[in-house]
Amino acid sequence: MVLTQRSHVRRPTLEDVARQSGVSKSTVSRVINGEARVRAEVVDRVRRVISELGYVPNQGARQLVTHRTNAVAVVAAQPENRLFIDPFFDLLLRGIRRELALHGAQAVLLFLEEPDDYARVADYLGGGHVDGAILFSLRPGDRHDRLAEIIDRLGLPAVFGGRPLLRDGDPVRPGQAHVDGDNRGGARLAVQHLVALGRRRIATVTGPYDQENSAADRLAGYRDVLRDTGAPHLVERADYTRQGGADAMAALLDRHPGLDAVFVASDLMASGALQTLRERGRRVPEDVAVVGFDDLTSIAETTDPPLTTVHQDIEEMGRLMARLLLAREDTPDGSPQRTSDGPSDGAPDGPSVIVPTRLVRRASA
Amino acid sequence: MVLTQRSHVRRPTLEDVARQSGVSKSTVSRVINGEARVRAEVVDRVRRVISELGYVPNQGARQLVTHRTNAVAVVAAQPENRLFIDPFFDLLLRGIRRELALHGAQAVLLFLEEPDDYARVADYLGGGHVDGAILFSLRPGDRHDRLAEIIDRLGLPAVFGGRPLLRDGDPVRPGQAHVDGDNRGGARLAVQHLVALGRRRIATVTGPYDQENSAADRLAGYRDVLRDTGAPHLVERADYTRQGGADAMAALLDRHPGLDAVFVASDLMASGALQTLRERGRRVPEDVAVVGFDDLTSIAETTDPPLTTVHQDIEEMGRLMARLLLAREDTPDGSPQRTSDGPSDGAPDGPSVIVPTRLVRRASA
DNA sequence: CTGAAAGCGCTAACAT
DNA sequence: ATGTTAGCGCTTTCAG
Repeated sequence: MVLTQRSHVRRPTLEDVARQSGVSKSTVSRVINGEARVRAEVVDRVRRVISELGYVPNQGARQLVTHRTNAVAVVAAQPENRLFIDPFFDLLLRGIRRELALHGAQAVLLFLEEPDDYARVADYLGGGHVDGAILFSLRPGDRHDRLAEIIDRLGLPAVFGGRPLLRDGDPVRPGQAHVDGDNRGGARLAVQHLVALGRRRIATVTGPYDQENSAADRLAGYRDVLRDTGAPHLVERADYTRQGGADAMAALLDRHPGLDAVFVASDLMASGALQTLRERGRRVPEDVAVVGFDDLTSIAETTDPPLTTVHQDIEEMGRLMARLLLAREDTPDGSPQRTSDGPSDGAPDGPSVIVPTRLVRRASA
Repeated sequence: MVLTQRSHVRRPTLEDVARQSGVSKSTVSRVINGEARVRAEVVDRVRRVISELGYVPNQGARQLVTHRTNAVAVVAAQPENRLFIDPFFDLLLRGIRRELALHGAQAVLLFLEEPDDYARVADYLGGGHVDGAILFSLRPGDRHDRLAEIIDRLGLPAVFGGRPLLRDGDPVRPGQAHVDGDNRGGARLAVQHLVALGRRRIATVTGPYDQENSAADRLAGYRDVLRDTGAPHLVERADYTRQGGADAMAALLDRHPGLDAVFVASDLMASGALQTLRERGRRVPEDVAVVGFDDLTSIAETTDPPLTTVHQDIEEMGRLMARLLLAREDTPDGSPQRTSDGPSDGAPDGPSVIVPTRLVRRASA
């Protein structure tokens, strides 16, 4: 049996290229980094040698001196299976990737799933692999992990997705950038529409508002509008799943048989609610008008009837997060850099962007 | 207005830790890397200083000397929106991540979407950011990109997902590792089950078998079984979508009203086929028995009737890919390291694993 | 068990 | 326009 040859394939270095093309390392470095002050003829020669040798710059060496990597981490806490199957996340990520690509930066995606992952990801972020990080779905406790410590102490530029949900005892970190959809404003849009339709008994199915910011904000938007009308508040809490939406709708119908409209805080839950309504013999929108939230077309366009819902430009949210991060990289001390003010939320201080929403009318309301 | 202070937050270095703890850099390095030959007392002191200072090793510097990063890239070509919403990919990735985590390696996910992405990802892979790569969904043309060149020339350990689909003129690269599900064997299982049920006119709805290996292999499995029975081959090609499955089923019914069973090459298509069957008044399984492929429980358990289908252990496939890669990293010259032989496919040479399948009986056949 | 010194591959002054 | 030099932060002989 032949012994495995363990010789590492020696990769060509700057020095190899320099020797081969008869110039100095500096010159090669210059052509690689596109500096002007090199003769065209030399540029050609060096380029040729580079491709002959299959030379690729060692980013570790480069980072060591420039302190840059041109890579940005996108970190997502992945609660069970959910995140990946989520079209929302798909779009968000696409926006982030595209915007980063525009600036020549590579997005690298990391997942947080098991407890051990936190330390490893923290070391990764702290190890200089990336110039900054965009973080999602971090539950309150998450931020107190090594992760938050690393980001804070190392001054790693970071942007958070979603409004930070603070609880008692949480340190307020005012410089923290974040971007979020206008959940509260969007909910208002939805409920105002229902009011304008002449509906008087408007219920709502919410997400888990003690865990999710988005759920709390959407509920707040519902209350904003109804507070003024003096209408009763008919709220049922669910869990952002289809089945949860169906069950909540059933509970609502039992408690308030006379309701004539419902704002359901996500399209997925709304599709469940629609099913319950159908089973109970309620016509939509004649008997009960329904408005969803998210505008996931794969759902909203295929329900029966098609769903009127609140749209957010998710890809744009992603782009914004990337832009915010890029801006932060230039001011790593986290000095104030307010980009825009949220139209509605009482958000914590710090550079932040709230992305507006709009209502998409289909047939359900 | 206060001027933005652009001072980079100076990160503590090995040297800082050494000075603070009154030992040499070597010693600090030793405690970090868990070497035995350091006094316990010193270890403690150094550890304390490390956490006080919030020191995190610079991986760039480390990589420069060790040639290791403890990171593995997972590269996925993302054709339009599809991949991300795919539960299959979700599971696969989970397997990869978990196996890598077991070995202390960080999985970093990169996407290939637009043409420009290839060069950037190639530079990333070639730049020493990772110890190896696991690549998916690369269509034939993809492999001839910079990407394949980088991997080949730099001898970057790599494992491919799915059997490489070679076309005329493609260079054969025998050393290439790959792992795939046993598509052909699984299809055989499905069709044999139908035969055992006493069905005589067994049709099939296939995936795009001129583009997808999996589709071609599943069709081959169907033919394998039917060749022996002398039964007619009733095949209709579709595109792995639900609607495609529904349409193909309709076409099949038009052409062969007497068919009494159908093997549909994916659960998603099968759910479409089931709908067509229902609309046409065919009872399942009494009139037409249906078998799917994939065993995506979110689909197979919720169809009416629940779907009998071919199961693959997707997470295990992911783990296998990771293990194969880890094995390759020790033999970067790509020397033969056959781990297992495919039970059925005429796969190209190289270390490869074909993951077995099994039939899951529910109600549709 | 610990320290000194060399060097990984690159960029950034500083010369020329 | 190009070359020389000095590190960046780490691991790794080699001494002691």
